Amino acid sequence: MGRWEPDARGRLEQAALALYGERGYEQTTVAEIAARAGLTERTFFRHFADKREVLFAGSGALRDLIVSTLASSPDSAAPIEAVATALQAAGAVLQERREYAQQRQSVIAANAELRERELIKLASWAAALSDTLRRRGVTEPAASLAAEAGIAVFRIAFERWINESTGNDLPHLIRDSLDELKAVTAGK
Amino acid sequence: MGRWEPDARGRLEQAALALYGERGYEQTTVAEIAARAGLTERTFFRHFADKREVLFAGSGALRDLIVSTLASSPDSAAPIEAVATALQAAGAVLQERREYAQQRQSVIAANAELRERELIKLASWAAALSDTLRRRGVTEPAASLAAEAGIAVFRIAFERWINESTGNDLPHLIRDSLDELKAVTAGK
DNA sequence: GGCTCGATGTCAGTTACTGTCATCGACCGT
DNA sequence: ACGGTCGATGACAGTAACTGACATCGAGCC
Repeated sequence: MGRWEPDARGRLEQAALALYGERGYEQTTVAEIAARAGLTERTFFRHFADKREVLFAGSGALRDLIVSTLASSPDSAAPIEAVATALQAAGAVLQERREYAQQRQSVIAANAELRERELIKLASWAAALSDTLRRRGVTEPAASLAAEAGIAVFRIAFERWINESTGNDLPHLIRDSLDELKAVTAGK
Repeated sequence: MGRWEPDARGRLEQAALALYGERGYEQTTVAEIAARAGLTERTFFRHFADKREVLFAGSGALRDLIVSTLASSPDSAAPIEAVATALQAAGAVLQERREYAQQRQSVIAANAELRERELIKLASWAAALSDTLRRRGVTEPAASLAAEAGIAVFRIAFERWINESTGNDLPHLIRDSLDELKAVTAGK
């Protein structure tokens, strides 16, 4: 693999996921990732801000999808419903790559620093959702609460989706979790 | 300040908060913190796992308070109500140190790494709440959802408490946020 | 065929963090 | 009072993440 092979960024992502899975995140050096991708350490840091970010490259695109889905939802929909629908759109994308998602999640779950990064990515989704709701006329604190509650629903649905062997549909699990949240907050 | 002055840990915490506030988190080195506390860099890392953790020493005690409050709540209380009450107990403690909380929060808000650490601390609160609920007979996913929803409520109430100059009572703001969440999830 | 420009390589430097061993000083028993 | 023990600290070397500065390559363009 020479200096000018295509898709350097993609090669780095693949190499990182493979090495993190084989020997663990902490036991992998950035130099090793770069070497497997046929590049140097310095080039790794030109593509990714730090050693963790290489696992979260797709997060921005999913956030954009969520925001545009929410932005195009009917005005008549209640905020929490619109948020859930937007998150289901992201869920549908993940559904198409379940094996990859599981491999990636097992790496993340094994390391606290990676879990931190995942949390801040989800927090940025919540902030984007809240912004979009506010642009649609939802006032605070309802906008933030709907966004945060939606992310909580997504988080729990995602966890079930990853751990269950039954292969339930992630969008369906999101729907079910929202219904559960409604039951929990309604007082039983 | 000699080698055996008392409360080395507390001195490190004070020095770190002061320096992070004066010149920013990234512009402060651990060696500088240790020097201000009359200690060495190596000793800093014996008291705190990393450069961020020095700001989160109190998190564990608050988590314990939340858990014990939840564990001693009446069985008749609905899970989300018991969770909110437990978080109000933490809120009452913070209320007593509003100025310190504001200073600390302004440092955290200014740096992404510190925000990550804060998110994982809140996630550990959620996990502890969920565990405690399950021990009291609440089944999944209701336990996780009540815990995560409670943390979302706390997060938003805390943010308002920090930013509002009116000095509203944090426990009250938590109560109000919970009511708002109920309204949001009930469909308006 | 030379030029330009973005992507990569090279190299030196800083700093967070760790392992190891030496040292200090409070406490304890005699 | 004296020596021994032990936890807390210091000293020092080392690894690896991350950055800045400058050189180099190769694709496209005129």
